[in-house]
Amino acid sequence: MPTIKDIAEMANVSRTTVSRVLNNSGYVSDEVRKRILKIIEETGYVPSEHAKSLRTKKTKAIGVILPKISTETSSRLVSGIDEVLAEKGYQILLANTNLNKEKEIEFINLLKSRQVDGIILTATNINDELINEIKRVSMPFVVIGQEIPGVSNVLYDDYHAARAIISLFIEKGHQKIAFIGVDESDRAVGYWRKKGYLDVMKEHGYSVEPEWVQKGIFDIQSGYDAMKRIMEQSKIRPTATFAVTDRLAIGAMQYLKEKGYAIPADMALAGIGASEISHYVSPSLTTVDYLNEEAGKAAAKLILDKILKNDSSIKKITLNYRLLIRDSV
Amino acid sequence: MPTIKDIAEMANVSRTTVSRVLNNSGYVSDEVRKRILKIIEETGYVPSEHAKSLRTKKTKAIGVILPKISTETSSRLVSGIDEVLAEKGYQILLANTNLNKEKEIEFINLLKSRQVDGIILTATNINDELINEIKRVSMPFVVIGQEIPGVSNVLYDDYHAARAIISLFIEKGHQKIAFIGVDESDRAVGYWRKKGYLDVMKEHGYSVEPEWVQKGIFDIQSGYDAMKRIMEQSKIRPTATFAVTDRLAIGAMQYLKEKGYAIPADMALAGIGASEISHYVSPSLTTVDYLNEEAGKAAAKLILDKILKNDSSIKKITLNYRLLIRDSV
DNA sequence: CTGTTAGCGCGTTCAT
DNA sequence: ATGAACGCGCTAACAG
Repeated sequence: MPTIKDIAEMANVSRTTVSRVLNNSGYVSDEVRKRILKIIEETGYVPSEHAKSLRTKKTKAIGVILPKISTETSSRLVSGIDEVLAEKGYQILLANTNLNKEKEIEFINLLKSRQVDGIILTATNINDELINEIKRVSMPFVVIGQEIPGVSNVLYDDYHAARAIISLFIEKGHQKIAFIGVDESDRAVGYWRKKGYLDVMKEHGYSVEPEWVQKGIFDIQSGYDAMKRIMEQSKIRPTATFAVTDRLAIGAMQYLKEKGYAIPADMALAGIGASEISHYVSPSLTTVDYLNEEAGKAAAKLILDKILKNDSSIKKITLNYRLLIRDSV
Repeated sequence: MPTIKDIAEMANVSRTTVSRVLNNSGYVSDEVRKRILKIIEETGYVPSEHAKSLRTKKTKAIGVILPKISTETSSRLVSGIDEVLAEKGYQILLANTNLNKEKEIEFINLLKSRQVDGIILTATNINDELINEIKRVSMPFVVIGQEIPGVSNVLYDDYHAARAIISLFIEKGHQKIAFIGVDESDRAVGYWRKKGYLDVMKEHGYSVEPEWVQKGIFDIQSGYDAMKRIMEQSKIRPTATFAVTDRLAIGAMQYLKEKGYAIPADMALAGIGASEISHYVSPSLTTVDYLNEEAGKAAAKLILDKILKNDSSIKKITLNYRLLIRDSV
């Protein structure tokens, strides 16, 4: 790999001059410029970003920490982030925690050591250690999906989305509504979506049997298992079920179809996420579209504002959602 | 951000000593080590990877160029790559071409300027410019999905996978088989999968009507459109259709269901990709699982071998596939 | 066991 | 219009 020094020597000029044509700064005669450009072309010389970063303190790279790479949510998010970032010549440095909470902190430091210009974290939980770490890094930081104090957040409206679904069920005449959730350490998905469910039920004066409230993890199988428990254990059988993610809902649907229950006649069903698959199962699944790409774009814009405009304000952006009413209700 | 110099001053030692405790190299008294570590802890100091890279010529980062971020194939691939890379402390620097061929070359240079230790490219086409560019970069390079001469490749067995599907159709008694493909500039998906189809048809002496061979792009809608053309234009109506991707097949399925055709009675259907959705449509779609995660892992291992073991050999790895026979045939 | 020195590749004054 | 000299933060001989 040639360096600026090599190019300078080959062109019989100083490194400074080469640097000038590289950055279009200062004066340099046309003749010399042509000569230098030609040599750069021939050698395939590319200036080292590291050396540059060392001087300029800028890397044009943004660290993106994800809980899981291969999910639709993540890939849409990254796609949105990349779209906005690429426009300004920024790149993504990826970090995948695989749902391991300690890794979130580890990666924040790793990205810091790589001198990224900013970090976007898709959080799955909130804990003090994490909050402290974020405060310590003192660099542009945006959190997606969880409301963490002291930093800019891009949030989904989990509470109201959940309320919207339960309200829809009630509109359709349901009163006995079951719930498949996840652990509440995930405030957004676990806590707020559940609260939306419970609040609406309470406001309407509908009781919630303990067997109706089940918990799974983030996969299809656990949705299946949860629905099985609901159907087998409930003394009063519910007529509708709200699963906090599409995957859980799809799993629940599998169980119901397998056992010969009609959807939505015997059991109405809804999820959240607007996964592609939700569209193509039969019956098609009622769900909420969180517009992940928009979230990614919003986060990227936020971080670019912080970097480019030196905007250090703390913003909370709550995104819109779209209720997609389909055949499962 | 404190530097090694700051830490050294605070600890009343030289930068070298700090560097030693940082890298566990050379001797340093326990007392001094403790003192330094304490200060590092307190200040939240993290050494700059850029400065380090500048010296060591290593970045522990691998550039990954993708044609599109938010597809199942990509995310599985990245997931597999990351799994292997993370184990060795390497990170992914992401570059998304959005199917823009010129960007492939642009990104190769960009990644080069970032001094990544290697590049993994998921190629969608083969052209001389690209081949030349890859040869020029002279750094560990692995291409996934297309057979590019002169570099290590991880390949899917497109030809035989296509053959397997057509053979399956024929086994089930089909003789009039249609085809939905993509442009042949994509050698792997466009050319080889088509060749597999044509060859098997020819070997069995079955004719292929021109209307049976349609072309789409990579989305569901174009699968729908292609199937529409097949059904509306064919003088002799086929009884089975092979679409080169699941998305095309799903689109085709949509059309058939909409028009009231029974699957597989009126028309059998198969795709390639083993997308999650293929499992949950009804009828479930027969498809080929390309084990993208394995491909990602294989590519990552190849590149790590090149980097860590200085292995400069050119390898071609052709992956296995699994035929998933489901209800659509 | 610890410090001094040099240099990685680049951008940036400041001279000329 | 061009170059010399310096320093970004770090590691790696080499001395002691």
